[in-house]
Amino acid sequence: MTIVTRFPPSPTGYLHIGGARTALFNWLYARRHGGRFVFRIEDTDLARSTPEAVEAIFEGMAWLGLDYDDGPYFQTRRFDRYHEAIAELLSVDKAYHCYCSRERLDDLRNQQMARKEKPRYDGFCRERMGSPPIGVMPVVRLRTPREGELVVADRVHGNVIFNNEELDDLIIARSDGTPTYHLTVVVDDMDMGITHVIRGDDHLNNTPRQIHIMEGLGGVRPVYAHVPMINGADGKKLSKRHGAVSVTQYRDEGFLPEALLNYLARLGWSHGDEEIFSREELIQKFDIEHLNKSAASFDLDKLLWVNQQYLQRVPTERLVNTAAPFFAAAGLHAENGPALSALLEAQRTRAKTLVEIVEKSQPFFGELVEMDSVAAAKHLPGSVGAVLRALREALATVDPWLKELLHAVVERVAQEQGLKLGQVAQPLRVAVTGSTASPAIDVTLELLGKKRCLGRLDAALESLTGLPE
RNA sequence: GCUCCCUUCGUCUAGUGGCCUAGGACGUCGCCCUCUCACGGCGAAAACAGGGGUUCGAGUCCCCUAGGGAGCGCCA
Repeated sequence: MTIVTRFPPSPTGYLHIGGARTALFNWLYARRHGGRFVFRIEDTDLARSTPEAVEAIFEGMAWLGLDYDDGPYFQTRRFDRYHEAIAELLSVDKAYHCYCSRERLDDLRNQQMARKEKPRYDGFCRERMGSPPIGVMPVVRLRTPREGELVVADRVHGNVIFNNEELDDLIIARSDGTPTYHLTVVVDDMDMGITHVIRGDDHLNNTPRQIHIMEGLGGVRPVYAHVPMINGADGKKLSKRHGAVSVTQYRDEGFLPEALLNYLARLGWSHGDEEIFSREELIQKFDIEHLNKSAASFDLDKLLWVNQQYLQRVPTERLVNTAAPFFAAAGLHAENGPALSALLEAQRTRAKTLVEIVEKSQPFFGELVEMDSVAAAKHLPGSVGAVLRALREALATVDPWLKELLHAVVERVAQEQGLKLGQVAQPLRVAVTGSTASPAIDVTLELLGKKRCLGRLDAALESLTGLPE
């Protein structure tokens, strides 16, 4: 049997981090078993669905590299099929027309709440005989069994038992004839041959009702796996106030897609002690058995760490290609600075995101640097003039401008001045980059280039002039 | 309120009755490396929600309590 999974977002916003994770699990499962991954857009809520949101979801999926084999399907293009299913249910008496007014339904609900009962439809139209009220457009309700129980065999939660009396007769078609969510999902999953439904456990309570629809239609149940939700750091439902929740936001903040994927996979799933998984390893190792049952809190610190791991190990060429747009966006261009590949090689262990790499690379571009006044006060006192002058002089003769030679020069000057390497390197670093932190001094000098180094040294020397030694 | 789900270090998790004086990872702290910042290495503090059972033996099985979450829409 070919395994078929799906990802069915409703396009009411961006691709949410939680949605991305369920998409990932479904994608992984299909890939792992040589199955198919179906992409379906659930846009039946005309009021909230937008083309922009559809676009945003495509964008997020593409960035993450979650490709699909089938689709995208749009539910709004399948209304004929839904109407057919509704008619079928009606014809075999698994569904019926309900003429109850919204007012009656509201009253009913309020009364039940007042009595501390679970609000549900009382079945008023269930056995209605005779002619229907005139001028009322009815909804269609599913005729749910009133007794007995339904057990959902869930692959992560085990057997979950629901008493049918807890379920009421849900609406499957609105009074304007349009199908509702539960109906469309079931019809689609049947038509598209979905064998495994992996989704958030907020749907666990919906599952028995969907199974009833499915059985009314003569469908076979798929395997269900309800995965736990993702919460914010405070344990509450993940929302915007917790920071970025959309996938593209993480892209824009300088995360690598493989890092986000890796992090997301580890949220609710594990493979022993392993933390870092390539896409291929994930496909090879993902299984439903090791999905966790409890909700997880999103931890930005760990994501940052994972991203840093990827920043360190991604091939240089890919790092350059991915980082280039970030440099461009910051107005940093190769003609005013070092080659990106060399720069990135030096910075990749020093930052957790591409954005941070760019920030830290600022001093390598342009002629002048912004001098950190605290750093200058500490490392560029007047007394440092002699060292800087010696450095300036020695550096001027270096050719070719290579880090091996530069290292030798700095060391020699230190020795001549009777200073430790740090006492020379640090003032030099501040003079030339404006700050106390940068890659190794020889690498820093090489990346900066001779012209920039000498120019900045002169500027630093000049600012020292006049100060008492 | 009713129904369903969940509960191991601050966080992500390992654990499927003896291998658990509970392991790994992030974060935190300390040390080492070191020209700075990082990386890396070493080490420390830190958890089985509580209570009852079952069993020779329970983090692991059962029950109760507490806490958290979800569902109960002519939303998806």
